[in-house]
Amino acid sequence: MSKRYWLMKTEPDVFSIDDLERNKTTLWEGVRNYQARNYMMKDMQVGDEVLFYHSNAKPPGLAGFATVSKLAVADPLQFDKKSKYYDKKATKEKPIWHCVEVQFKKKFERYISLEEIKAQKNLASMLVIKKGMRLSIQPVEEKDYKEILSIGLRPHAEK
DNA sequence: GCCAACGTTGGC
DNA sequence: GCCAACGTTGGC
Repeated sequence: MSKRYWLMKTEPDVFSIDDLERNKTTLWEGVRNYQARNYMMKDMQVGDEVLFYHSNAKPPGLAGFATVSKLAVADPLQFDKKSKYYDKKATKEKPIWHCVEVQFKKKFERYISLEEIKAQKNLASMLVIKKGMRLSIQPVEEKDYKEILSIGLRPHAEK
């Protein structure tokens, strides 16, 4: 299967691009939405590339990029009674929630705010700018991914 | 903190 | 299987 591109949202107060840079990899735990889960379970392949989105941030936007480093496994938090992501319907034999492992690639030279994405005509098809789009994991078109990277990796001086 | 836009739950 | 009530997301 050819490589796919994704956007994954996280609240930087909880887990930011700097946390990912420090940890190198992370299990993308805590997704409790079936559509987002299905993307991780069924569609994500090792090597797929991921835009790292800071939601509930000031301002919200894209902070860097990463890659899928492991296929989906059962999300351990669904078995953890103390976790807010605990799910009493899940069992080890029949886990409900799955998550991939994501590996840090690079923090953008230039943070790309949501406002800036909205202003770019050639990024108009990106799902993240659509009104009411709450899905925390979204597919991204290759052309949009490449465009975002070229903006994000451009040195400040070239502005 | 507000609230629109969704997703989920549960009564019927 | 409908749909009202409720919960959550996330920009503003």
